[in-house]
Amino acid sequence: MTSKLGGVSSGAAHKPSRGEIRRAAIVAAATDVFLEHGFAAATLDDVVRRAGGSRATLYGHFGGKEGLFAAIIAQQCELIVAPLQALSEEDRTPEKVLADVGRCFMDILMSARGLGLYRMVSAEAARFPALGAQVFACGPKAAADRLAVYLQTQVETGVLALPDADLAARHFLEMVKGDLHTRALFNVAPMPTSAEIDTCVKGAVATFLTGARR
Amino acid sequence: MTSKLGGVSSGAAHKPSRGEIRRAAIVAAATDVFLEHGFAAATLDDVVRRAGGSRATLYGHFGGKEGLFAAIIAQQCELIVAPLQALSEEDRTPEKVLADVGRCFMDILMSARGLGLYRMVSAEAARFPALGAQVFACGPKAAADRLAVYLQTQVETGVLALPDADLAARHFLEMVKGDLHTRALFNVAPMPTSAEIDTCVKGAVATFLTGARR
DNA sequence: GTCTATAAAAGGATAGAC
DNA sequence: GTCTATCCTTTTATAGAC
Repeated sequence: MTSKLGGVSSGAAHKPSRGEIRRAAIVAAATDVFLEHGFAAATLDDVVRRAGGSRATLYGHFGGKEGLFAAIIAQQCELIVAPLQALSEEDRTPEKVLADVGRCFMDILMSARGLGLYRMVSAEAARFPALGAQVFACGPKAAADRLAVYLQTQVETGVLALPDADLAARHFLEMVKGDLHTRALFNVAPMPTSAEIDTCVKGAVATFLTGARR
Repeated sequence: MTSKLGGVSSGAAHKPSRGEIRRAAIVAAATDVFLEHGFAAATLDDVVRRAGGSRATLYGHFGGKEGLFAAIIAQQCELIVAPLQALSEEDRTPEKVLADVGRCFMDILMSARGLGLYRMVSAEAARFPALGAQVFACGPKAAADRLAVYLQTQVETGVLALPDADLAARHFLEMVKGDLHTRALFNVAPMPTSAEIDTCVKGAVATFLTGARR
C-alpha cells in the first residue's frame, strides 16, 4: 500500500510504473487544489488541468472525488507524523525539548499545508467521520502522547512536578499556538511571521516551566 | 441597520414589517443550513425550503449567496459578544473569574453554532478576507482583551504576578480548550461532554494559577 | 413584495475508441 | 491504461404574473 503513494515512502523497492507516476501526479495536483479551495469548492476539472491527463484516468484510479480526497488525507497524515518522530529528546534540558517540540509543532500547523488540512478536515469532518479521527491521531494526538512520555520521565526523575503529565502536554501544545493559529486560520491580517512564532513558543515554554518546575 | 437583523436587537423600536419578518426567517433558516453544510456545500434551495417563500425573495433581500452569507456572519458576531459582555468580575476571586470566563468561552466555542461558525469562517477566510477579521475581533480577541484587563488589575493589586497580562490571557484561553475544541472540530468520537469541559476548565485554572500566583 | 417557471452554467460521472 | 466527447444532475440567477 505504501508503494502506491509514490514519492512518499522512503524505501523505493521497485521503480514506479507508468500508472503509479500518473497516480502520484494526480494526487500532487489534487493536494494543491483541495488544500486551497476545500473539498466542496474544489473541482476535478482544476485537478485534471493541473495534473494533465483526463478525468477518466482520475476515475479509474480513485473512483471519484471522495476516493481522491481519502488518498490526499492519507498521504498528508504520513507527511505530518514524520517531523515529530524525527525529534530526539536525549540529554536535553526541558527548555530545549519543549522549545523544539513547540517549534516543530507550529511549523507543521502554520504551514500552508497544515492550515489547509486543518480547514478542510474540520469543514468535512461531518461528511467523512473517519478522516477527522485519522488526522487527529497523526497530528495533535501523536504530538501530545509523545510529549507526555517525556514529561513523565522528567516527573519521575524529579525535575518537574506535574499532577497529570498527559494533561500538561496538551496544555503546553495549546499554549504554543497562542492566538496565532486562529488568526492564520481566519486569515486575519497581519499574518503571523516566523519571528512571532518563535516569540510565542518561547513565551509558552517560560509560562509552562514557571508552574511546572519543582 | 440593527433593525434589519430582526429578532436580535433587544430594543424593538417599531413593530417589524412583513418584509422584515420574511428577511429574519430567511436569515434564521440560512444560518442553520450554512452552519451545518458550510458555504460551498450549502444550497439556496435548502434555505428556501426551510424558510418557505421563494428564491426570488431571497435575491431581493440579499442579492445572492454571498450577501446572505455576510448577513449571517454579522448576526452571529452580535450573538457571540453578548454572553462574554454579560459576565461580571466584581468582588470575585481569580479562581471564580477564570472559571466563569473559561466556561463561558467554551460554551460558545463548543456549541453547534460555535463549531459551525469556526469551521465556516476558516474554510472561507481566503475568499472573504473581511469576515475572518470580523469574527476574530468579536470572539477570541474580545475575550482575550477583556480577560487581560482583569488580569492586569490583579497584577496591580499584587494578587497575581505576570510578566505580560495580555499574553497570559491568551495562554489561559488556549489552555481552556485543551484538545476538546480540535476533537470537536474534527468530529473525533467520543464527542466531549459537558462534564469533560468542566474538568478541562478547572484543570486550566489550576495550571494557570500555579504559575501566576504571587 | 411575493411566487411560479425557466434560463443558463457548472461540475460530477461515464461510454467507447485507441 | 489513457484520452475524447458526451450525458445528466444540481444550482445559481432571473423574467414575468399575481
